[in-house]
Amino acid sequence: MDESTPQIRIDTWLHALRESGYRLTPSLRAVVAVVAESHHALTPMQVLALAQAGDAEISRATVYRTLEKLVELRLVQTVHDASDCLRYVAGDADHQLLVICPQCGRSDAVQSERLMGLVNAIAADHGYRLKDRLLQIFGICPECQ
Amino acid sequence: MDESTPQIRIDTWLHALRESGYRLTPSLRAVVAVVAESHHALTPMQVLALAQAGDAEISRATVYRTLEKLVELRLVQTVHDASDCLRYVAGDADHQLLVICPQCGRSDAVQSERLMGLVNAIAADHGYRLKDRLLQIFGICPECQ
DNA sequence: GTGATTGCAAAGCGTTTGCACCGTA
DNA sequence: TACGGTGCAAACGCTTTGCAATCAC
Repeated sequence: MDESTPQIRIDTWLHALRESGYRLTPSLRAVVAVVAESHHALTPMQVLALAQAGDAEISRATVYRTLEKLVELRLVQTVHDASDCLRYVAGDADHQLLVICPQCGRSDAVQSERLMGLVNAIAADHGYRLKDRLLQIFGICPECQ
Repeated sequence: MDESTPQIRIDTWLHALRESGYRLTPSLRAVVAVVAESHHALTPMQVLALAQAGDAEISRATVYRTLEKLVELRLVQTVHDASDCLRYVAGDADHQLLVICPQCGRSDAVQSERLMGLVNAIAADHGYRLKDRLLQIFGICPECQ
């Protein structure tokens, strides 16, 4: 997350969106303002509520479609609740980095003291009391290459 | 992921489940067999299909309920597709570790060359061609403590 | 025997889609 | 003016739930 002021970030995002050929509509601006200014991970429904609270007239569908654009441009990233699950695989998330092949679904769980130590240190540095980890990387496995 | 044989892992899991007071029903055994033997991240529906293919008579609801138990006992962990999203937050997932407070939703994006280097090295060691990263840790933030 | 577990089917809920209208460029 | 974007509402699909029947212990 960069350290620019909210307004500068908003302008940067709008500029990037226009550069990519998107039209700067009021709905889009509203979503950008909400997400760019927030220091919180927001659900689409929360974005909708905040945008509407800020006077904007906007629909659910547009929120989803706009968030998609922001992700596409890498201005925004998605956060995954540890409790939310799409797939299940043997292993204990608290002590492993999971390497997953998005093509075939194969997964390898990797134990790495160094990695865990590093992650713990980062959390401590920022004053967070660590609860859960979600360390997963996605790559094409040897067989699918 | 431990290196034991499938059968031993199945027995270990069943033992742990019984220890926790769960009854070892045919449906539960079927789910355990499928997930413990697989080296793939499976969706609940895939688990269902595989269990049914293996002769078991089992319903969707039971698959969900059984997977919950396995996660609770930390025998299984959930995998999150990079494309699936619950919340959105400013930042670029490819270069950051996200620290999130599950209580208030606050998030801090951390850049760490060492962490990224370590992750890249691990992927390479295992023969994976890295595509996406999902490095997120959850901890109570200073203000919520 | 008895209380946990299951199957079924309905309900739930966030997300996606189709389409006519609107507004940016 | 043209066509990308929007709102609405219906459709969708995975997940959850209620309840009676079942079965592990």
